[in-house]
Amino acid sequence: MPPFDMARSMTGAVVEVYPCGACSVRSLTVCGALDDEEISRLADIVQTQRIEAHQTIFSEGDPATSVFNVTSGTVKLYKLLADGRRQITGFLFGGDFLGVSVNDRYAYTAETVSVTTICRFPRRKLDGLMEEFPKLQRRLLGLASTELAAAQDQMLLLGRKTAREKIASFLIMLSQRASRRGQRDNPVSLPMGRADIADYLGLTTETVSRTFTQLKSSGVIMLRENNRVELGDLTAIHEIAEGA
Amino acid sequence: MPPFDMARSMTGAVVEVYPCGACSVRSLTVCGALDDEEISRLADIVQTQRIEAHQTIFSEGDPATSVFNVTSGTVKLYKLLADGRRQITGFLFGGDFLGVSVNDRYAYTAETVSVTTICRFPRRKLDGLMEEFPKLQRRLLGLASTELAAAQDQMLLLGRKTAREKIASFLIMLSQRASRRGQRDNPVSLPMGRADIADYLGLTTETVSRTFTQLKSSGVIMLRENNRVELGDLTAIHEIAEGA
DNA sequence: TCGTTGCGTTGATGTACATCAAGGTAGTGG
DNA sequence: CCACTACCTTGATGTACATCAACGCAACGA
Repeated sequence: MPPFDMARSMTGAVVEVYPCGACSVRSLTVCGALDDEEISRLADIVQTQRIEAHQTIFSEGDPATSVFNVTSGTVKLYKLLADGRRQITGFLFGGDFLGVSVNDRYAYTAETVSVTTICRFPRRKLDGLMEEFPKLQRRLLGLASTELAAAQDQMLLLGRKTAREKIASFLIMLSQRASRRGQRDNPVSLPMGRADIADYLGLTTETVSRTFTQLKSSGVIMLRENNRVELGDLTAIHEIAEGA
Repeated sequence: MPPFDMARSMTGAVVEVYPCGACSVRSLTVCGALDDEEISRLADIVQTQRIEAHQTIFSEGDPATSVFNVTSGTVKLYKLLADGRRQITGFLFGGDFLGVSVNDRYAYTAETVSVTTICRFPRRKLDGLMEEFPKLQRRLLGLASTELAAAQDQMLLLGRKTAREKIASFLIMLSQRASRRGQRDNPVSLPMGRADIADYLGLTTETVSRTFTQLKSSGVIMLRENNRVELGDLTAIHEIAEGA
């Protein structure tokens, strides 16, 4: 399904693309907690935006005035060290939530990887709705718990896995998340470049590239056009990812 | 990596150490959200336990029947790979919360590092109280957000920092958390061994040891008895930690 | 059409940290 | 007091990945 291409606008302009009722990722995200009546209240405070690739949504340290929901496209979150070293802490796809902050400042920078549509909720107003609909809050707590578990998996990956294991884990993660969104899970699409993959896995672009070709040579994956990767031997890939 | 004993089980006896009203870390934790009246409701469902060092509180994959609050001592959380490689995803001290899970299974193993006291809340009953006291839920969401931010910092550390920067960051973290608990922040106490530090920072014990002696030689820290580290030049340590 | 640019791949070399190995030291129990 | 053990430190060597460098190739615009 080629979603939402009715949204033609300049970068970041506000466009009411479709009502929440027709949102294809609603069930996956925070909105899935609410019934139609309540969704309409949420719709009252939301702005839907289309954002071009490689645009910054917000930067680390900015006042956290909004929270967001990705409805389509890909977003990366990252943190920087003083000398420019970068760690991507997550990739977000349709249905993912971002912008929850601790001390009213964003803890990371969010940047689009491809053309993306997002729903923007003013933080203050969303807080109000959370007051009114406790199940909204509960839903957010659930999402936060899920993210926390993912973060711990990523720590295991970054601290203890080899390059080969990291790439295998990465492919599995992309495959599983695609299927959760109802997309094909096998030829996995890589919307991000090698540099982004490297900064997500704690590697360099060269090592990422070499590891892909090595996995290709071993026959467990095939590199297709349009940055797609076909997972040939899924069992083998899982074993590699788990260090077996 | 030397194998370690996973076969031990929790032997902590149930002990009602003191009432919640007198809890020294109450303001730091989930209980800080509630007034005395509400705390007494919480106290009704809580069990306080004293647990010896090096005991498993729960294991990855166990049914998540309880959530816990550390009131004193130190706990480590970790995940394992098939071949025994280990990543410690966090150290917990007085005031920290653990056991929130996604799919009713714990996502990691929790083990005491030193003698520890914890409050155990049956998950079902706590869920009931959350229903009743929405601010309890909000508090948990706040704690989860804070943890998430810490997890992202740790990803930056694991993926992009050098051994030297990792150790410096670790010392700063311990110092800041001690001060948050109202303890001295300068001679930092290290309740955990080198192996645990290594598995937390994605290093080996040898590298941890060498890096400590190197920082000592550079004059920025001093190693004291009882596994204490004095931070001599705090500015320098911060600069090292940030990669400046 | 052809230069230019950005990105991915591949090769040669370097290095930070791991691994392997051997003491040193403190706590414990006989 | 001394063996025993667990843990930490230090040294020698190895290696997975980084760094430095070159080149291929597709997209793009002049």
